[in-house]
Amino acid sequence: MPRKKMKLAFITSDSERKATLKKRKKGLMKKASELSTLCGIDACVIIHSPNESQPEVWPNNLGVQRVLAKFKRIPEMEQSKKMMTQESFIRQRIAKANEQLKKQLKNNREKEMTEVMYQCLSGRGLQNLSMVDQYDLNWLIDQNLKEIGKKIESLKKTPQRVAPVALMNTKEMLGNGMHREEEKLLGVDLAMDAMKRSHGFNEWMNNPLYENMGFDWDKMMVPFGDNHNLMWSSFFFP
Amino acid sequence: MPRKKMKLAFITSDSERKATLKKRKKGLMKKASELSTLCGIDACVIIHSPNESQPEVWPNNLGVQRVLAKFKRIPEMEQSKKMMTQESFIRQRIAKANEQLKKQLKNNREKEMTEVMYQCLSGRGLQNLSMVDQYDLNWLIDQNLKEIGKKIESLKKTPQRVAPVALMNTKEMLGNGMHREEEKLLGVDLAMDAMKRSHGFNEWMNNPLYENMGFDWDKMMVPFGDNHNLMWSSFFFP
DNA sequence: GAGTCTATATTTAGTTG
DNA sequence: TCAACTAAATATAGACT
Repeated sequence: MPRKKMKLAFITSDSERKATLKKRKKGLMKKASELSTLCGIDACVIIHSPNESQPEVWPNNLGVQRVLAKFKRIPEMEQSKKMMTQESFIRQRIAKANEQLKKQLKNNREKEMTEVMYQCLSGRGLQNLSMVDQYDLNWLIDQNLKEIGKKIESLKKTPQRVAPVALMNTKEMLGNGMHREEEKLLGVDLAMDAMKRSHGFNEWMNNPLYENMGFDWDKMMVPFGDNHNLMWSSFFFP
Repeated sequence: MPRKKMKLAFITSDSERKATLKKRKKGLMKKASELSTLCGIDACVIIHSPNESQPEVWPNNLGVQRVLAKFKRIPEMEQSKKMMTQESFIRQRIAKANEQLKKQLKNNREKEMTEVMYQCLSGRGLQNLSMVDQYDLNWLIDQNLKEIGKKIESLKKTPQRVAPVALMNTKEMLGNGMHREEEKLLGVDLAMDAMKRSHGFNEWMNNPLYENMGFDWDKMMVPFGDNHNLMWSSFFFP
C-alpha cells in the first residue's frame, strides 16, 4: 500500500474505512475476475458490507449459486481436510516470515564472526569471547579453510608451494596466532577496513532486539550437544 | 502483471495456467484477508480448481457457511437488484476506459490544433484545412485569446497599452494574418520549436488507429448543428 | 462525501537453479 | 514441478478538488 506502509488492523476512522472498503472491494473483484478468466475456473466472492442489505458478489447471482452448489456437494468431513482455512493461511504466512528472519539472523551472525576473526588476526586476543562465540568462530574458520583448500587444489598446477596451510589445525592457529603469510592468504590486508565497529558479544547475545518479537526460539532450536549455550551454534552452524 | 503485459485471456499452456492459478489464488486470498481485517467485514471466497475435489475457500468452512447464511436470507428478487454482477462490473470498466480514451483524444486534438495554429502564424496558409479543422482552430484561438485577455486584465496596472489585441475578431485575424506584435503576444517566438511535425489532417481524421478499437463513436457524439462533419468539434469543443 | 492524482507498496510473469 | 528472484505492472493510501 502506497505513500505509507500501513499496518494490517481495523481502520478506526469511519470515513477512511469506508473509502478503503470501496477501493479494495473493487480491487478484489477485479482480481477474482482475472483469475477466473486466466485460469478458466469457477469462483465466487461474497462481501457483506455494513449498512448494506445486499451482499456484493462476484461474478453474479447465478454464478455464486453454481459455485455454492458445487461447494455443498462436498461432505462436511472432507471439506475441513484439504481446505485452506484462515488459521492455516496465517500460520503459513508466519512460518514464511520466520524463515526469512532466520536467514537474516544467520547472515548477521556470520558477519559478526567474520569481524571477530579479523580482530583476532590483527592481534587482539580471544579473552572476551564466550564459549558460544568461540565455537562459532571455529566453525567459520573451518569453512574459510575449506574454501582455501579448494582454491589451492585448483591452483596445484602452478609451482608455488602453499598447500600446507590448509592442513593446519584450526585450534592451533587460534591458540598460537597466525603468521604473516597465512594472514595474507585469508585476505586480511584487503579486508582490514571492515573492522570499524566492535560489539560486546555478551551484550549482543541478550540483545533486546530479539525479544518480544514473537519468535519461537524453542521451536526453532535443533538439539546439538548438551550445552544450552550452544543454541546459536547448533541453530545456525549445525 | 510484470515483465510483459499479458492479455487477459485463458492461458492455454497447462503448466503456465497452473502456476498462475497457484500464485493468484494466494494473492486473492491475501486480499480478501486484508479487506476483512482492515474494514471489519464478513466476506468469503470460494475457488473450484480443476482436478481438485475440494474447493479452496477463505476464510474457512465455518466462515463461508456464515456468509452464505446471510446471503441466503436475501430474497431472490432483491438479490439481483443492487448486486454488482459480472456484466455491470465489466460494463463499468469499459466505461472508465472509454472516458480515459476520450480525455486522451481531446488532449491530442488540442495539441494538433495548437500545431496548426503555429503553422498558420508562421506564414503557411489555411487552404489545406477542412471545415472541421477550421472550426476547432477557431475554438482553440478563442480559448487562447480569453487567457490573454485575463492576463492583460491582471497587468492593467502597468502603463503599456496592449489590451486591444484581446478584443480583435478571431476570424479577422485568421483571414488577414496577424501582425508581428500579436504574434509575440501569443508566444510564437518561444514556441516555434514545437513545429517539427506536420500532419495531413484528412488522413488523420481517418486514422486506422481509431478503428476496430471497440470505441462507440455514435454513442459519444453529442449533436451540435446539422453538419455531420462537425463531430470532432461538437464532441471535444462543445 | 465522492472523484482524481500520484508516489509508493504490493503483486506477479517470466526466469533461474 | 517447485521455490526464489527480479523487473515490470498493478493496486492503493493519502492528498487534493
